[in-house]
Parts: sequence; C-alpha cells; structure tokens
Amino acid sequence: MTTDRYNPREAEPRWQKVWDDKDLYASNTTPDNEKQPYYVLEMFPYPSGRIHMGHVRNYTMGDVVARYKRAKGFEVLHPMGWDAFGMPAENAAMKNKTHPKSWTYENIATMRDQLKSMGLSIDWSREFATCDVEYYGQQQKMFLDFLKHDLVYRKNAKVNWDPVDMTVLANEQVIDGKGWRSGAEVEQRELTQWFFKITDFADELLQAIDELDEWPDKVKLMQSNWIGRSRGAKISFPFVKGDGVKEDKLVCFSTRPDTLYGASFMAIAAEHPISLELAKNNPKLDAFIKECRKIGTSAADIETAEKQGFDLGLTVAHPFIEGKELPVYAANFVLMDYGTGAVFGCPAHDQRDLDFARKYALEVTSVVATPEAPDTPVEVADIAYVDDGVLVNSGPMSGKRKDDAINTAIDVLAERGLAEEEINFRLRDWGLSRQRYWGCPIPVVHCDDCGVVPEKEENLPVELPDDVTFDVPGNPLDRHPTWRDVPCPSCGKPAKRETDTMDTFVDSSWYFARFVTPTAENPTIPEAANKWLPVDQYIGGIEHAILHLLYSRFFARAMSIGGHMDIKEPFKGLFTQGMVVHETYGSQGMGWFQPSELDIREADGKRVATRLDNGEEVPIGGIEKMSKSKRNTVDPDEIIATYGADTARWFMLSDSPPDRDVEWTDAGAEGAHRFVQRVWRLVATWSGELAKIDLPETSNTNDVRKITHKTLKAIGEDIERLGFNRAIARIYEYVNTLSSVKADDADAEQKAALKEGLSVLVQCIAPMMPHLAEQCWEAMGGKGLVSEQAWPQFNADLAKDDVITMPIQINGKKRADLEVSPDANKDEIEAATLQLDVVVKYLDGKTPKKIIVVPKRIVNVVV
RNA sequence: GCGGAUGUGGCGGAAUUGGUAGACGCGCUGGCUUCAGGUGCCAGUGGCCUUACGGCCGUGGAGGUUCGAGUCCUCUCAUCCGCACCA
Repeated sequence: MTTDRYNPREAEPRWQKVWDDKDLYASNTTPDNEKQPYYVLEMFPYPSGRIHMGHVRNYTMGDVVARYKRAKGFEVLHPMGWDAFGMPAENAAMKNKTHPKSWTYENIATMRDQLKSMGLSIDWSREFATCDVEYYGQQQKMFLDFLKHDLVYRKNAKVNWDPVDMTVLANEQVIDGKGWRSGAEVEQRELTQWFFKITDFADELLQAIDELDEWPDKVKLMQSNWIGRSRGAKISFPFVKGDGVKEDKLVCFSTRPDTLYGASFMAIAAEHPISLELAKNNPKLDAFIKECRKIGTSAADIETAEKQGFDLGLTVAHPFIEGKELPVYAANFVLMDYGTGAVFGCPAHDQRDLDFARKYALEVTSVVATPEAPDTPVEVADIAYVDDGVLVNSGPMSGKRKDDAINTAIDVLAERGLAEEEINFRLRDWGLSRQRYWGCPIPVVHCDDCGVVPEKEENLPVELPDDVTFDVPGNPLDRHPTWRDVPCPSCGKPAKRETDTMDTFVDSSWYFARFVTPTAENPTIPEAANKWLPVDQYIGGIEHAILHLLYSRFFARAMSIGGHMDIKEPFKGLFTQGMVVHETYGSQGMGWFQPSELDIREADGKRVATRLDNGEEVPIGGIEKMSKSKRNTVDPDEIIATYGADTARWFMLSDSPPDRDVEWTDAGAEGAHRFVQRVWRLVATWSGELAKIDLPETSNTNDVRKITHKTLKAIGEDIERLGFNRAIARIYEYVNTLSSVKADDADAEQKAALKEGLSVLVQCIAPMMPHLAEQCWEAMGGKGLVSEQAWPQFNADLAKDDVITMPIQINGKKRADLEVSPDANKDEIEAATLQLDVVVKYLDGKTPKKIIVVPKRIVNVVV
C-alpha cells in the first residue's frame, strides 16, 4: 500500500483556521465557569523584528503545557503580548530615519504572523503591547497610586554621561569607558531620579523565597544572594588625626567584627562625604576621586578594576587596642551605596583587603586559627583566610568560633557605645527614571511654586507625543516645543512635565496581571486577578532569574498595597529554559557567515564549510548563542516553510533537557521531520484496516496494550514535570513498538490493541505537534478535533510490570540478571539469587559476607 | 571581582535522585528494497583484549566516603549565564 507524504504546508494553515473558526483557545473567564483555572505564561517577547529559534523553543514549551492542561480539563489562560518599549526602537529611529512607534508596531505585526504560523494555542483576543497607550496609561495610574502609598521617592543617583552627545548612556552603550557613538570618555553625573522602595520589602522578599517550592533552586539561591541579607555591626572609630574633618568619628559596617584585632587600615568610598570634603582643599585627592568616577557605574567594572587607594592623612583609634591608630584611605573598591560607605580593612581575612594591603605595604595580622591547631594563627601570604576558625590574640574574642566571637565583639563594643548590631541588605532601591523617549512617561509635573506634583488622575494617560525627531542625540521630550508645558495640577500656574520615562522593567512587572482583564478600566479587576493569579507556570530564560522576577515580586506586593489584587507572589511555578545555540562560521578576520551562505559537508571525516558564492573555505567556529552579530541564526520562517511548524516544535523539544542549551543542527531538524512522516505513515497504513475493529475488551492484555498504558502513564508524568525530551524519547520507543506489529501476522486482539495504541499515540503527540495530530485524528476517523479531546486515562493494572529484571552484583560488579515478580520480598529475592549458577560459582561453597537486597533495584553479594 | 550553573560515546543527551552507565535521537558501517532521492526496512555501533565464552577499563582531572558513586564530600581545570540603564 502506498501512502502520500504528509504535507505540512497544506495541512498546518488549514488546521490553524479550523481552530480559529471554533475559537478553541479563548479562555472563558466568567465567574460561573466551574472548571479549574490554569494560567500558563511564557515571558513575552521584545518586538525586535523577527522571531528567533529561542522564541520557538520558549513558546512551544508553554504551548505543550497549555494543550496538555486543557486536555486534562482545566480552563487554561494562555495569552501573548509585547514588551514593546525600549532602546532598540530609538536606535532604529536614529539609524533608519523611522519612528520608534511605527518601527515597533511593524515588528509586532511581522512577529505576530510568525508566531501564528507556529500553531500556538494562544488566546489572541487578549493581546496588547506595553507601548499601547491603554496599557501604559494604566501603569501611570499605578505609579500615582504607589506615590500615594509612599512606595516611590526621588533622590540623586549617578548616570553615565556622554559629554559630546550630551546624553545619558546605558551601561551597554559604554564601551571601554567611552560612548558608543561619540567615542568620548564617559563621565558620571548626578541626576535627581525616581526610585521604587523595593528595599522596604527586602526581608519579606527574602523570606518568601522559601515558599516558592515550584521554582528552580538555583534561581532562589541567586535571588537570596542578590538581596544579600547580612548581619553585622556598625562600628565607630574615633578620629585621632582628624584635620579638616567635621565628624569626630568614622562609622563603618562590618560583617566580621570578630576580626577587629587584625584590622590595619580604614577605607572609605571615594564618594564618601569625608573624602569629598577633604578634596575641596586637596587637588590630588580631587583628581583621585575623578579618576574613580571614570571606572563606570557597573558593578563588574568597579570590582574588576585594580584596587587603588589614596592616603587621606587621617587616623582613627582602634577600639580594642590601646594606642593603636589605623590610617584612613579613600579606596575605589568601597561602595558608597552599601553599608556606611566605609570599612575597616582586615587583610588576613578578606581578599580585597589583602590585595589592597599588599599594594600599599600595610600590616597583615592573622587572628584566626584552624580548629586543628587552635593556638597558632594561620599564615597568610597571597590568599586571605576567610573560613570559620578559632580567634586568637583577640582579647575578649580569643578562643571563640566565628559566630560566637561576632556576638562578643558586638556586645563588648556596644557597652562602650562604639557599636550596634545591624542587618544590612545588598539590595538597592530600584531606580526607574530613564532619560529617553520610548517609554512610559512618568506622570508628574514640576511647578516652581508647588514643587513635584502628581498629575491628576483624570488627566491620564500622559500620552507620548508622536511629533518627535531623532536627528540629534538626547531625549526628544526635552526639546519638544509644547509637550512639556502644562498647568500645575495643584495651583494651575504654568508648569513643566517630567520628561523622564520609566524603566522598561516596570512594564514587564505587571503585564501578567493585565492579561486577566486586558481591557478593564483600571489596571486590574481585583476579583478576577485573585482568581487567576498567581501564574501557575511561567516559562522564560535564566537571564531574567534576578531582576525581572524580583521586580515582579515587588510589584505584586506594591499592587496589593494599592488594592489592585491580593496576590503577593506572581509566579507559582517557574521554569527557566536554555538557549538555542548554533555553530559559527568565519571570522579570524574574514567576518561571520550565515549557514545559508555556505555549503557545509563532510570530507575525509572532517566537516568543511565553503562559501557558495566563491568557493572559499571558511573556518567552522564554536557553538554559541544564536545572535545577529555572529550571524549564526536560523530563521524560523524558513524552517517552517521547509518542514512545517510541527517539525520545528518537535526538534526544539526533543534533543536537550528543556533547561539546558539546545544546539540547532540541520541533521536534527531532518531527523524530526522524518519522524513526522513516520507517524503519518504508521497511521495512514492502518487507518483503513482498523476502521472496522472494535476497541479492546478489558480482558485484552497483550503486550501492545500493556505498553500503551505504561507509556501513557510515563508521558503524563514527564509532561507534568516539563521533561519534554524524556516524553519524546518514550514516544519514539512507543512508535517503534507499534511499528513492529505487522498486518500479516497480527491477530484480532493485536489489531484492537493497535487501534487503541494509535489513538493514544496521536493524543500524546498532540500537545507537541498539534497539526499532524489533527491530520492523523481525522484519518483515523476520530470524533471532533483531537485538540478538543480529554487526555486519555491509563489503566494502572495494565501499566504495571508482571516481572522485573534485577541486576545481580558480586562485589559491586554486575554478573547476572534475575527475573522476579515486582512484589517479591527481600528473602525471596535473596533465596533466588543464591540459586543462580553464576553466584554459586563465585561463592565456591563459601558463605557470602553480606548480601544487600534492594527490592525492585539491585542485589549485591559481597564475597 | 562577586553570585549562579554546566562538564557522560564521533555528536545531542538518558540514568526512577546512591543501585545494570550510554535509553532515545543524530551520525557512521554493512545488507536489503526502490521509479529517483537527502526515501523505506533489517543488523551493528564506548574503548581495549579474546576464534568464542568472557574479561578489563570507562561519566573533565586528582583524592575521599560507601557493599555500591555519573550522582555525595574535598581540591582542581574548562566553559557558559547574571551583576542593578540590554531586554
């Protein structure tokens, strides 16, 4: 019998239209719907132009969950939107003389079509972009709300300033300390900016991490470390030599007050008030401070910069050691934002302090001993000793372990009024001001008389003006002829609008809540939000492990305070998927090449790439994240046009565990496509013959039927835990089993089991390859659409093994197999083991020293 | 620099979380089929030794714990991600 090949190009749009016409994926969120709600969400895309394979992978995973849960009887909410504000739109506007708005919406239109061609089960009626005025207007309402509840404030903060372009630069736009366009040396400038008080929630955000039991441990750990709660002491060091300083003491924060006897210097931030004050009369110090400002604002830059200090000529008294004075330095590695902006340096027990001490020839005094040799301090050369130990030569702390010694140090100093215990957080408040056009305007007005005044709610939304130009650098809102001019909402006199817009992280901190009621007149409808939130399963990249997820957690709390909902944790289940990577071709001076520009083939066991245009050989480079700059991207459109969406979806799920990187290879895509055809062939071959057969009786317990139920059980478990690659491996095995049934020698029972098996197969692949599944379902004469079917139930008796094979080890090495009933107890297994020829041979008449029997697992005979 | 991860055949990876290492797929080898194919089917495929039976070695590297380690511990090497104005 010949069967045609399955043609996805014809079938996929057809089934998409069928789903569309039936409005199959719209969520019914009316209150009288008794189905259990399930909210699955993938991180929404930035509309950069076209979708990439990373999107295909991300949205396929979410779609599998959505389709599976729908089949399991849940009312599934699976929406899509666009994280549409941001810098690239302005860059495009500058480069291509277009407008950020038209650039963004055109990209959205393209990408929407691309996503639709993937056959995702999304409720498109809920779609919005964060740059829709209907969305950011609601965001402005919330901002005013937060302002009212004292969750927002203004303070000075540093920005990267390009003195040539006269504009603020993002960290990304600073390359080796220079502006990316002008090439000018970047300066730091202080601006008054808006901040969310996320630090008010530091403790709560930290403690609540414990309850996020459906989050990956690594993300929870990263968030904990980011919040960085540390217990320590604020310690005062009275000045001995304090010329030119108003204060009589220097206050520092330390988490290791136990090591005070090892202190040999003090270091304060270059921006510390004392340092700034002294710089007024000290040009060298002033120059040093300016030099420190050049390092940049990013943490990585500051901490990798070579340690530099400036001796301020001051000294302070050591609080424990009578007569000892410590010199005070301004240093580039001390952060003004953390603690008090001052530390005491204990070089023996802190690596940064040690590096600094070696550079400036300061004392290194070890005051910690290992528990093994508790009397002699460890010797410190180039590596500081930071582990727990026993304090020595440390007055009241001597002989105590770290934690105990810390308490003692605080207690003793506190009695003398020199210290108090303090809890410090690494977390800083969230600066949300951006000096840019393409973002949500901050709805406040600056009035000469009234100061900073919130815009009236009835005047919202504060809409971005369309008539702006990007021919010169800087924020177009600042130079707009009229937009800024508004009456003061308080006194009515002429005033000026705030021209800063919001960080795009604000937009993405609550979009999941808006999807529940995307057209509501307020940001949310609390009853609906409370019913649908938190998101049951959130899926996205690990790169968002800290900022986006932490900001959203803060936002949920702030929104609760504002009465927008009563949910504090926005994401119940979190899954972080890996990247799509691909081989790179070229460079070493010749530039990068796209796979489509090359002929890549195997020659003499080596893969060789040559240019299609001139035959020149191009080196094959490393496997890296797909990126435009390396030109190692694969366009999903082309893949879908060649193989169909199901092949792309299947491949993205099949090869690697979903949380790891997956390498795109043509061979892999072809393999996935062969499987698509194989399933179709299997179904098409049998569909005629099986049409007449009744479904199996319960008494039918042949092997095919047992494997069907075993597979069904396993696949359900795999999908529940998002083990898509494992589910797929099982489906491959299952297809191998079903394919082994041959028409010529199959009896009636086998055919009946096969009929059931094929139906189960099609339902199992439906979440991953929905179009093929519909086509197969139709061919098999299934009722309705497979997308509408309930998930098949497995029969627990059939899914159970009658007999299991246990490995028998002798001295830890496998020597035999033993077939036993899965219910066999230890004694039965041991008895059967001792009967085995191999065991008898190895024992050679002796009694074994030990027999370890782990039922259902293993037997180990120790001779 | 700090924080987080990863490392298993020629390749992607599996291993019920301390219990048969290499499931499944790709690739490769041999055979068959075919109207063409980058099609389909069958068999084989970690390394070394062995005619065979079988044996030894093997999860980045070095140690350790255990009846038993890819999995736990210590050290070490390599690669990747995040670091607060990229999204």
